[in-house]
Amino acid sequence: MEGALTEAWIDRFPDLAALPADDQRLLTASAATVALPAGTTVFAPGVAAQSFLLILDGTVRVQQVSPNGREIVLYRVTGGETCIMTTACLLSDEEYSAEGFAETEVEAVAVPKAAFEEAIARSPGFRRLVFADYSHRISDLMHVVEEVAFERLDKRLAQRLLDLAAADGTVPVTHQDLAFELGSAREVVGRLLKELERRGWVGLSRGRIELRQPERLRELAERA
Amino acid sequence: MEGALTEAWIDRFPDLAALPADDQRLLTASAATVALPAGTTVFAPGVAAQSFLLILDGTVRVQQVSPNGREIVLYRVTGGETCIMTTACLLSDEEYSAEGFAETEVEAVAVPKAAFEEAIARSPGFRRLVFADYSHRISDLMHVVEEVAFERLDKRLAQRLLDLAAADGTVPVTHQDLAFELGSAREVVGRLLKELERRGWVGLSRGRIELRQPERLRELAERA
DNA sequence: CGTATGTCTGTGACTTAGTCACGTTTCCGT
DNA sequence: ACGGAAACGTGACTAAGTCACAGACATACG
Repeated sequence: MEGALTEAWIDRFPDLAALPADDQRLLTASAATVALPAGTTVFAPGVAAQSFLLILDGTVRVQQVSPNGREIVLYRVTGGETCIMTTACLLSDEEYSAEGFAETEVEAVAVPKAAFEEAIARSPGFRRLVFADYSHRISDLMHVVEEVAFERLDKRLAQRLLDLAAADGTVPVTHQDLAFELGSAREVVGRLLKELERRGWVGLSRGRIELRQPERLRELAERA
Repeated sequence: MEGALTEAWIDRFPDLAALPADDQRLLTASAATVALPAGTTVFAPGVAAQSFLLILDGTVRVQQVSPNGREIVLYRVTGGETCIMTTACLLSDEEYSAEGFAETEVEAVAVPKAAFEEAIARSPGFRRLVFADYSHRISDLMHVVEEVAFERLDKRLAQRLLDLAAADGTVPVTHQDLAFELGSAREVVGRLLKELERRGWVGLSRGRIELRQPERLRELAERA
């Protein structure tokens, strides 16, 4: 039974599935799959991580919380990716001010520190995976800096609405949620949304935004 | 002579100096020290890095440049640190929009990709060094996000003036330089500086700012 | 059914920051 | 000494954030 379970999760990581059987066993032997209910705090400032996390399913939202009650979403970790925040805590004793939050139910594999270290040492493929994720996150963070520092809020808002939209063109969020996404203030987001509604691009109702003219929003999001 | 040179640079990295002699030789055998004159572009978008860089002396400024001509300084790499941007380019083929700029003359050690990979595989100490630097940079970037998104500009300006001040309490920068540091606009920085001058906290002259009451600036920089 | 309670949204007045289009000063080389 | 470039100043305007509220809606509960 164990072999089957092993394959089940490791196959979701192409880089890992391609490893020699020995290296795979190294990881699977000591790994445990865990299920976190939606709403769980995956990591938070001051709480040191115990093991390396590979996300199988669901999404973890990583956000920066400011002392004065404002927030901004830095990036999201989804299936097939690793959570570098916990990795970083594990490898160096860096203190982070970010917090990780399970947006949906999250299935993940937890690899204890020792096995993680050995896998890093022995498996070039595993190293590639970890380093690639680090690099990807750095890229995400630089993108956030660029947006916050240089882009107009209406443009960013339009982009976020498109990103968060469900298949039916509806976005189930409050103005406050959007303000947190963008690191802005509720009132400001409310005013911008109202302007979009005036133009007929979106429809507004309590806790829910309907995208009426996504093409227009896309134009706004993509214009220089 | 080679042994002497080897020790000369490797001793500046406590983590490396503590490695077994074998691991040290692995790095030193293929490494070359390079000297970059002040003003050199160390890396830039679109130019793939060739080797892993350990900075011995001098400082590299890493900045994000926006299409519309604005800039923001992300962090600085100084002696004893590694340049993770080049590392990241080397390890995954991530494309970055940041650029690295030698602020002073920079002395660095360049380790070719193959030797770097082997050192990562064989030396736990070397891994720690690399991962610690990655983590440190992520921490820096998150700090930038926090500041840009949530902090007042006057506070950030005061902090930057203190950071950039020479021993004699003088800061040899233009208003535009400061605007680039902070990701803001020259006129805005100019106005804030003038207000600080009005209060007698700084003295302004062309291309040079004198800190007259650093304690006041510190208060401003540190107040909630 | 009505009312209480908390969440969500709207608004106006104000401050801070960024933009644009200039004008002025200062420095430096020839 | 003078011409040009770089640095700095300014006013008028737009965008964004803050503060202190006031309504509006949803649900739970008697």
